[in-house]
Amino acid sequence: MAEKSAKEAASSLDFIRTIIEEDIKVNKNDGRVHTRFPPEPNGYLHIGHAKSICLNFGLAREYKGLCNLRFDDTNPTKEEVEYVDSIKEDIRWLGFDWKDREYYASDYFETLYGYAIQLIKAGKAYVDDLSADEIREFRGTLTEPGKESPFRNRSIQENLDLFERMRAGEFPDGARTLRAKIDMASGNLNMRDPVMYRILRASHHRTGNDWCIYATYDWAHGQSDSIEGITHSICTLEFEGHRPLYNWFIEQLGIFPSRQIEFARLNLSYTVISKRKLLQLVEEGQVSGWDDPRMPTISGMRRRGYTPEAIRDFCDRIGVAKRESTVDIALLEHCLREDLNRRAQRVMAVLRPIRLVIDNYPEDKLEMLEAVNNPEDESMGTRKVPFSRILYIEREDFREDPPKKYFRLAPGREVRLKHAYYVTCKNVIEDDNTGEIVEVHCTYDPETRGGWAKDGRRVKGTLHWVSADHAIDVEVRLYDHLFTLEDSSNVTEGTDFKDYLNPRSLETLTDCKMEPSLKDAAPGDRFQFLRQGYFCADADSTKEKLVFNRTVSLRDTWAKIEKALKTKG
RNA sequence: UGGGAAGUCGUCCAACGGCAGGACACAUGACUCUGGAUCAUGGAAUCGGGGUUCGAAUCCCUGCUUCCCAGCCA
Repeated sequence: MAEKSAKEAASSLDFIRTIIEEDIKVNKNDGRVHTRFPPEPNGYLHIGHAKSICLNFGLAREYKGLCNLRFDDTNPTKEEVEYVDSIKEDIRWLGFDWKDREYYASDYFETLYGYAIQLIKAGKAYVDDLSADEIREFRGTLTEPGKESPFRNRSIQENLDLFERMRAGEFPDGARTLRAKIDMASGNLNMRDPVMYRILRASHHRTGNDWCIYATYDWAHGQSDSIEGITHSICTLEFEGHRPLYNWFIEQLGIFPSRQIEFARLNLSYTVISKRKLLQLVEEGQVSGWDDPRMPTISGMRRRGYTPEAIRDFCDRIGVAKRESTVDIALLEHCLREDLNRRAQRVMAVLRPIRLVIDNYPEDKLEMLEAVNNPEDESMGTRKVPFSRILYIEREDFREDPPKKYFRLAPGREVRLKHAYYVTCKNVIEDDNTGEIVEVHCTYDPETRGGWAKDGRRVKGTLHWVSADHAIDVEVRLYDHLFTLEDSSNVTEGTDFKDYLNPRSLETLTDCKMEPSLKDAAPGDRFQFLRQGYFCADADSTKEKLVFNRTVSLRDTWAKIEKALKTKG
């Protein structure tokens, strides 16, 4: 049995785990597995990063290896400590721990500088005086080879001198670069003498003004991996073309050979996953911030009410491959519902209230009815919910003229009030001017206390409700997909991704009524509002008024039926 | 027209020369004090064309499509 499951597991390894197991088998790197998660602190982490985090930390866990956290902080013009802090918080929240292995590419600036001198001495790097524009012109195009810079063949001595003076700040920003001397005719543009250092006078969040030259990604990343002894350096597909350069630097330097492996980044339907685009939404005020509950950021999802377990489960389920793909956001929502269904306490809240008066229920009577907290988990116990003559029910749970298959309340209909009694609708009161229904009148059957009829008669509908006198007023924010476009890479010519922002992605309901047991809910507390969805108390809550985010709705079979009925005519 | 990579149900991932399988989504039914959950059932795919082979999603050839690369971003 165990053998079989091991076999099954072995037969469904993704390509990265296949590589790792082969490496372990031949005892490469002494069988060591050491990965790293290398964010640039220039924005908040998103669900795409979660995929990478789960992969890198997960691999380390599975193969009894290590995973470092390394900030790729080589561009001081874009990076900030705010981002460093948020990234650490998000990784921890997701459930991963890098222990004391918190590194920064900036930790290696001095080592990198030494490596650069080593390359210059080997005649493999040179100081170039060409401007950015000139470098571009000299690079050639996709189909034509580039031209060598006139400064390419300076003497080693001159290069050493110039590079030292670059560091010393003798030249203005952009005046010179250090370039690797490789091949200006390479079909791979990354190999056409890539820039290793640029002169940039910007204050760095960690090194301050110590440096005025900064390593580029290509020069910093692989060497940082090597310095840390990273065995498997996992990155996304767009770096595939950089791999020859990654390997070239390591070979020329003769340092530990980390291996770069590329996988397809995550795309999700009805949203965008790109730090650049997310930053734009934040800066333009299209959302309230990086942690807007509609954002696919880790902080946004946390505020929305997502659990780390659901996110990790999602990352496990989507798998890892080299094919570019767009995962249906419904899978993410499924993982969320599955987790929340297990753990969320059920409560009753009426989002769009309408008064329901039970005419034959004594005016001054109050009953405390017992309600199960979670039918999926008996250990979560029960609570008492106040019941009285005047209640609120959901406006959409009453129809004066019910369509087919509608089995909620309607004139003459009997339904169950969850945990309470059967009630039968007798009449409604309408507003004289607008004709809008303002009150539904019912009678209740005292013999059905608790929701059971002694005579065994059944009702088709069960409604949630709250007692009007005891309800607390809350605000509820309903969220929908941030974008109306399923595939964000599919924007039609001449339009921008922001043209597809969903105008209905946020609906705020300010007149919601909730059972009093929740009055002390704290931000982050999650609940299932019976028959509606999972909700999470928001940080905007005050002592006067709680605010809840709808994390995700419950599956709504009736909505589907109704939609089908409507489209049929 | 250069270099690199990828094409399997609607979507995502498997199958590594031997019955194309799972999950989500969808549909149908059962059950239910949440039209939730749960359970059962069903439809649904190997980019095209050649070839090798007893046998091809898998190997070979060829065509097509898509993605990445011309930052002193990562």
